[in-house]
Amino acid sequence: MSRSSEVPVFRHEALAVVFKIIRADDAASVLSVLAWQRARDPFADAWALPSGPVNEDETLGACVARHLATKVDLTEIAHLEQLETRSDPHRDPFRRTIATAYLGLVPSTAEPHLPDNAAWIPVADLPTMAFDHASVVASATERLQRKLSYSNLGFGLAPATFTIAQLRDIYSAALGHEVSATNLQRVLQRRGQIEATGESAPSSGSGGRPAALYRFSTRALAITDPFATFKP
Amino acid sequence: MSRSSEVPVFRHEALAVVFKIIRADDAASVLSVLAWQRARDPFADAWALPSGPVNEDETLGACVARHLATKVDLTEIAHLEQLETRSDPHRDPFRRTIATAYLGLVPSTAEPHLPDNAAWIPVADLPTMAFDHASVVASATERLQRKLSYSNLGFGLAPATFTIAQLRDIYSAALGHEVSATNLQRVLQRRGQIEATGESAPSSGSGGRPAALYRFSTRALAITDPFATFKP
DNA sequence: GCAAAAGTGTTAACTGTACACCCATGT
DNA sequence: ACATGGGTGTACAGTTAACACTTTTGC
Repeated sequence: MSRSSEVPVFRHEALAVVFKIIRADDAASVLSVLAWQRARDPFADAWALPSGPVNEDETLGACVARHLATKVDLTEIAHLEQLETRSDPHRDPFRRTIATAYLGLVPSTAEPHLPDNAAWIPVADLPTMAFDHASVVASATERLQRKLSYSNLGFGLAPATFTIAQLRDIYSAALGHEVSATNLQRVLQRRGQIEATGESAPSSGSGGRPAALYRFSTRALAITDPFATFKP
Repeated sequence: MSRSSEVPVFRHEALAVVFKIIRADDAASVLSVLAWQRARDPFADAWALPSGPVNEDETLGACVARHLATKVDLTEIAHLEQLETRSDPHRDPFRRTIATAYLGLVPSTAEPHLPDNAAWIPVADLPTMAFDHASVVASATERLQRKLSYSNLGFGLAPATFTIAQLRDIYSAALGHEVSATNLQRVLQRRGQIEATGESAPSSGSGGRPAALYRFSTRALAITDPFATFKP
């Protein structure tokens, strides 16, 4: 067995792709990702995902949560899951670093106080990003969009209670295309993902029937459509 | 910025869950995983997945391929994809090691020469396994089963050409339940995954209509059933 | 009453499962 | 001819998309 001194060791960091649906000025909602602008090389002025080194006695998952809490004051994370690990020897031009990316979701109602150099950036038009972060965001987006289709992952982006119209805007922003409120309600209700609270949303002011409020039955990941073809 | 000496570094290894469908004596096929029996502590005598440290200038994916090729003489890998990264500080009782697991598939016809202490072990009844390897195998199995349902991943387990009955046995072993040959053929053909070669399999000797030979149209991963609910 | 927004009913297309039936070969 | 295994036709059930229609509110 090799002596420990012979075995190479690596810097290892955790990387967070945190999504949140942001309401733009024109009342359209947009899928956005948390990023901060780098001050120095490498990739000075480029935008980067929140990240940080793993401690000696800490899980990668704990590491992500810790860095998000301390560096961008983000504690209202509804869901966090591991995405993938990037290991290209030259992804960091200064020093080799292996990075494990996580996917995090923040409800659209949360308004964490961000430091000055951090912001929510629309995924649709990302600025120049540091390292391989642009492709990590792409991976995360794909994962989110798939998982919205076969699981109850919407709970991570939605407020505690919501109208179907609000939920439609959230799904529409996350998926990047129009979603029918009618069918959204029917599908999610049949799958048992959402249930009516019995209350109604306050009047919108401009007339129209008041909307019923719904909630997600479970605010933890559940695969509601296992999609097992060739079932027994 | 912290000086490099302040940043903790870690041993990092790649871990392979390599699956192959093995034909048991009673003509039943069984999903099996490649493992080897440890000689020394920790976990002496327990079975372990193939693994090994990452080199200084090597990708994790390359590392898996290299270890499989050199240590168990396995080069006929039809598919290899990253699974997940395990980072529990105490998963290795001797020294902290972060491990990134990969899922590999070997066609049922391949017969690589394994070293004496390595073997194909039926996933259905695993022996005592070292480290967290049992749960990694469980993860990999789940991933395989799901992915067989919505992608053409079967190509990784199937020979270059095969009859529908052979393919049914493969799917049946991998999924762990009976699969109807009739419906398997129809579904895979409708999705464009498989196509007839035009040739027939040699007679089985016991009579019966000779089976047509099929092949996978593409031997690279393709999502054939994207399963996007809420489509545009 | 009328406009606006929410929610329901109905239909059509598609997909997968089950099962009966026909086809090609060896003995 | 007949047994044996391979392949096809057809019917049924479940799911989703599309769209017309009804309900409930503010003005």
